[in-house]
Amino acid sequence: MIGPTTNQAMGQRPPTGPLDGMAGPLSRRLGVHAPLSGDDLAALSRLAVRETVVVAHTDLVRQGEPAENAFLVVEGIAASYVQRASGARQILALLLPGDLCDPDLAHLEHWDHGIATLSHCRIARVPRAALEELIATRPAVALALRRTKLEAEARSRAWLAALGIGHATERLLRLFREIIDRMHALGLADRNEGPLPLTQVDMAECIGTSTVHVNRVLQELRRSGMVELKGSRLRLLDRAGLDTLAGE
Amino acid sequence: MIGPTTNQAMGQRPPTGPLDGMAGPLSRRLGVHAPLSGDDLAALSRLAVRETVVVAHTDLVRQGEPAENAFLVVEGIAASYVQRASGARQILALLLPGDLCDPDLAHLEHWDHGIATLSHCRIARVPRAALEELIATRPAVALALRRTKLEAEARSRAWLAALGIGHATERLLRLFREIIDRMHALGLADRNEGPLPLTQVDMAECIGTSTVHVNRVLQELRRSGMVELKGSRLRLLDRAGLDTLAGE
DNA sequence: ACTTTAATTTAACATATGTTATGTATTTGT
DNA sequence: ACAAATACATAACATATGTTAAATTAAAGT
Repeated sequence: MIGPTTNQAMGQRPPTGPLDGMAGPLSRRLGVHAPLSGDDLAALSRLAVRETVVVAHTDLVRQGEPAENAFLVVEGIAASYVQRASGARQILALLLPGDLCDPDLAHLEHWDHGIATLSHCRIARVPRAALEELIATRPAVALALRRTKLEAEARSRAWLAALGIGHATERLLRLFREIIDRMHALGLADRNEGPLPLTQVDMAECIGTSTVHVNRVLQELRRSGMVELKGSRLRLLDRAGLDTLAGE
Repeated sequence: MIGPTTNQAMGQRPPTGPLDGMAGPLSRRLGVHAPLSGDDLAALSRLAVRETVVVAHTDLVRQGEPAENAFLVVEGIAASYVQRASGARQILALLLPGDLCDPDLAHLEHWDHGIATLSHCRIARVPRAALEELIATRPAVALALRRTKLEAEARSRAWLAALGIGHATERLLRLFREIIDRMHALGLADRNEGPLPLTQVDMAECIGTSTVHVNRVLQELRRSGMVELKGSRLRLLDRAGLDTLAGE
């Protein structure tokens, strides 16, 4: 590893030009759910502004703050989370490239959850007004956004069920599978191998256990030849076995 | 307890006339979130059809079935849930009187979760077409529905976080508090006392533990004078202590 | 009223996971 | 290249929760 930046976590993309990639992940993602016209795409490309680089484990919005604008993950992995006064955190959902942190929140006076980067990220802002205008004037975009949201809700249900039903091993495997699968769908990972720029603390906060236990489970998964994880690169070595262990 | 029917679980309502209460809970609920005109209310009252009485623990929709119409809980408590092949269940959310099981599901080909009654219920059907027409033609109703959904999503986040972070005692207390508070908001319970027509199996599936453990925790809560629970009637005896134990 | 079924309670024991602590590897910054 | 900070690994022990099973109580159906 040689480069001066730490982007290896997120993989292959070289330093980018001024506008490259800003609207890319968003329109690529939305385009999956509804056919978008050239005008739609152009409007989307103007939506995200003020792209910045944010280091890992930085809050974008803290719980309790007023809701102002939405965030778009251009590169890296971010997450929404809930935090208790005790300091304990639970991650609610992962935000991957092209994901918009919940845009429907306009009606809440204050955020009941926070948004933070997990890895190094490139983050763009999406002004609420612009987003709502786009929804009002471009039906195809509105439809794509709705379907994207339905997908996120389905993931959220599965996430909640796994927390309630499964053991830590199952939950960790589900987490790995979700990240690889979603990254693969974005063209950012192979089918069974990809970047995993999370710390074990992050994983623990995803699956609702302690760091120590994440490590324990991970060692066992390595020993049994289920996964390989070195330097934020993950390989799933036995997909069939994984799907069995992780439940349907 | 004398009456021939077992409706005491849900409390005070005597046998009802033909249309009484059908639209009641729905419009009462929606009216909290946006001002509704007389026309709005009239349209809402025509929305729910085919009201039926359903005994406890009956599936309304099973996972994997095609999505046809939405359900409105008129009386009683229902729930959405996920079920594994192993038989293990996790309840995702409670549906109380006036709650509509997620109406946005029209776009999913198949339900990724089921809906079942927990207590005896009165359930009405809501045809998707009618619902969508109402949303398209009545902005106030559409707004109220959106806000109601935002509220449900916030509850879902809190539910997920509790599963990941809290111990069983905390989760059970949160469950009790949620039911009493929501019932109270509907005028169906006092501030600290109300119906709790769930079995301990239901509670276990809500908070993600075993039945035996629910019973253990419940006994301890009774011994410490935190709650009283007899014959599906719940009293919270120490609200301040509860709020401490349950976390913010 | 009676029978059957479902729900609750409790015990004894097995196990998954939490906690605290300490040492080692990796990164990161300079 | 070095120092400082993070992240990872592992151990020993405490505890919350799962499991199985059996006895008791309450509810539902006829």
